[in-house]
Amino acid sequence: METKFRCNCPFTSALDILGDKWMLVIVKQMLMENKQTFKDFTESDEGIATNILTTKLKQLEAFGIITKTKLPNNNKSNIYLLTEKGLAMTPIIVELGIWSDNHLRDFNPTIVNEGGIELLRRDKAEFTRVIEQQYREKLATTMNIING
Amino acid sequence: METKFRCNCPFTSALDILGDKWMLVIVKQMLMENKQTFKDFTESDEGIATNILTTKLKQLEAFGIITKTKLPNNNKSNIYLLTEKGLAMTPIIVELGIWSDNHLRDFNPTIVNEGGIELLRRDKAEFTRVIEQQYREKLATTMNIING
DNA sequence: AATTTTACTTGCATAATACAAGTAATAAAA
DNA sequence: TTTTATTACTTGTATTATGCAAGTAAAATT
Repeated sequence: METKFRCNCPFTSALDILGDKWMLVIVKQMLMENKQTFKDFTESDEGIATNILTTKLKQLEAFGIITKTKLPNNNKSNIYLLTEKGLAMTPIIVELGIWSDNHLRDFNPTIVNEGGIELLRRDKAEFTRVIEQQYREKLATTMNIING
Repeated sequence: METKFRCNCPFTSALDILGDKWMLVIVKQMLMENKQTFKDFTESDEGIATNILTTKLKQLEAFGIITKTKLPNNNKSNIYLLTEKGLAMTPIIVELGIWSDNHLRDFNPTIVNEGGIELLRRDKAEFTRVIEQQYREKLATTMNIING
């Protein structure tokens, strides 16, 4: 899989990978909504098409952002997990949420006022820490199941 | 201009506007490379197509992220400037750069090691402050010219 | 053994992006 | 004043990304 970068700028290079409709959304779903399986993703509020999900999961794996594995005694469902590289996107997603909270309610009045928004507003660093810690805890649980 | 949001999630809503190939790149070009005119943008390293640039500038203006004005005694060139809402994207772009610096060099070995990268690595908050201050100073200069 | 579930694949349609040439208004030069 | 150059697009067409809906194969469940 060959990615063409537009130039040598680090900011643009991130967007050459992440600047599409679904890459960061999928990472957010894994990080904050604990989606782990193909079925989980297809049942998200955002409603991604299955052919697109297939493609994006492959790309995320190819970039080392997620891993794909299976539970013992279950050869059907794939389990998708964030790598350290994927977890390192937490600050990007957090900043997108802050910007949206402050600047997008005019355009999308349905944006919620719950789900940790108060902590996000009060202490962005703590919000980031909590999100990552919660994900790591669930990751550890899943890894224990995978490894027996 | 009608934007369809996928759901009520703040993180996803930001990406409903910014999650494409060019929106954040254009903001980055204004913020960090002082691009202000249509011509400036077409001459950037990223090489955007002029029909796309037209469309994206209109969208950014419609969302209140940039403004479009002209210099006195110059009815030809448009001057595009970031609004507060646009400047508020600085942390998003900064986080993209940090992620890229730490995690994308494998995939894009051409990513530079200059242009403030040392400060970005050492002190992200200071880097953000400096970038915003530099933009505000140039903005003030341009506004003085516009207003006589 | 039959049925259900999960993870895709496929064919086709729509939307976003890109290329290259052209146009109109404005500024600059002759 | 006329001609030329510059700037900001527009247009026609092609390619790529995304989406819809139906279908398929493997694995699990009944």
